Amino acid sequence: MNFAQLGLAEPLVRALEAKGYTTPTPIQQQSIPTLLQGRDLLGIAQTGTGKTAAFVLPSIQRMVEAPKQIHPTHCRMLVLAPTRELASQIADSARDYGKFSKMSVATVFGGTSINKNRQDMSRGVDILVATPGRLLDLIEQRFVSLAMLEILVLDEADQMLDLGFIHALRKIVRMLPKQRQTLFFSATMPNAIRELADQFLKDPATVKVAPVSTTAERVEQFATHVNQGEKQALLTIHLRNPEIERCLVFTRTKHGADRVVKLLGHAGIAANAIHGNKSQPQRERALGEFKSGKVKVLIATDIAARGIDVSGVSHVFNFELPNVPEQYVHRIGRTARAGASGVAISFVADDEKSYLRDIEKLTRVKPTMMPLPEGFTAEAAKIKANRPAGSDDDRRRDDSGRHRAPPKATHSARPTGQRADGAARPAGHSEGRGGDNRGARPAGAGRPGGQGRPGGQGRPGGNGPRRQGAGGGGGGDRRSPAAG
DNA sequence: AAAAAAC
Repeated sequence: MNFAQLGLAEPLVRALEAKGYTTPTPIQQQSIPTLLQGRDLLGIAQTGTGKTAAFVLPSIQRMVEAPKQIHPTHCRMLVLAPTRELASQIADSARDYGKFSKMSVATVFGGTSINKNRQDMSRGVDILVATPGRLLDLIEQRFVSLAMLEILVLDEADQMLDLGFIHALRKIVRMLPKQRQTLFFSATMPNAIRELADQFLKDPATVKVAPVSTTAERVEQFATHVNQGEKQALLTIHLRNPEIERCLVFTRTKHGADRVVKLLGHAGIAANAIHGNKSQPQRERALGEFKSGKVKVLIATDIAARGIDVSGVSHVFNFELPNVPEQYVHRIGRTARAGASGVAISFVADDEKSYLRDIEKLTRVKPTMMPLPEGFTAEAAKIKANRPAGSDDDRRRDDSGRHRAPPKATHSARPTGQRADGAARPAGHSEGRGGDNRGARPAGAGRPGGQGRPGGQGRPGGNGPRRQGAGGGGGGDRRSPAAG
């Protein structure tokens, strides 16, 4: 099966080949023929499944096949995304895929010059990618009109709802022609999303790939119990692992992300933070340096949990666990992309143990418990000594903190390991899956110590996409009440 | 409860 067989025209196939794509992913196989017919689509899929190409390619083709004069400030296709980074990424892809089809693409979101947006839209474009707030702003100022729109795409619809975009969405949809094609993508399908889809879509085809929990199966997952105050020491040790190509470290709060950056800086480890309180230039710089490899550690809030598509993220650290278990799946889905392997390591403080249980319930994978690595006590003591009691940041910094002994004693504790024995992988990872594990095994993983044996792992087959609700296993979107 | 998003 190739892209031409799905019905895509030569300029699109050529653009795909230029990117090295020859085989459609499952969501592309299922969506492209349907969308080429002009049908509405309800897609249940997360990023990393090839979703963007699945809706951009057929949309471009339909626009090319039915050429229309574009009026100033108008667009033919609108893609709405929940974060600026995602909007930017989608626009880049659209430009790429449309480069031999003469597609014009504009992107608008907050934190950037509104005059530039106005200029970009002055003659109208084929494809507009936007976040809701800035788009509404531009519409109110008459710099954008949606009156001639042909195709609407809502990406990450469940996150849009979570973020309180519902009012803005309704407002935008009210301005659109009734006669249009509507595409709706969501990683999950809670009732609120289904109702919204019922209102926005007409007789949609439904496409479902990679239910939310399957990403978790491709990632080697580990967890360590550690005091909240000693997580920094643990992270510092892990980050000395030379096998880390690029890593994302997730924190629960924006302030927490900044604090980790600062503390790592004291330990001589370069890192950037990305979160919603950073200016747009700061956000772009952080992401740019991460992508280019200049800074290989990116500390992020859940702003980066979804959609951020950076190749070569070998490790994801949950410095703090998310309290919404689905968010964990999105986070660890930043690694093991495009068939690569990946490692996720969660730091679990006492008050986070219940979150871990919820996550295990959702993913049906129990992370392998790792003991604190060798050298941890020394590292924690060193950090504590350099940090006067009562201050948890750089409030005072005496010069005794400036020189630090080289970490000679800790090399044996590096979370590396050459996969000496192949043991201690979280069960449920079937061995036969290409065998392409890079041995990126974290500290202590080789000795699960008898405990931590994954329970409830006996899922037959292990790997194929699991149908929710089909096996009566209590999956689905039902959130079970906290046990105990 | 915190996250992102318009100035």
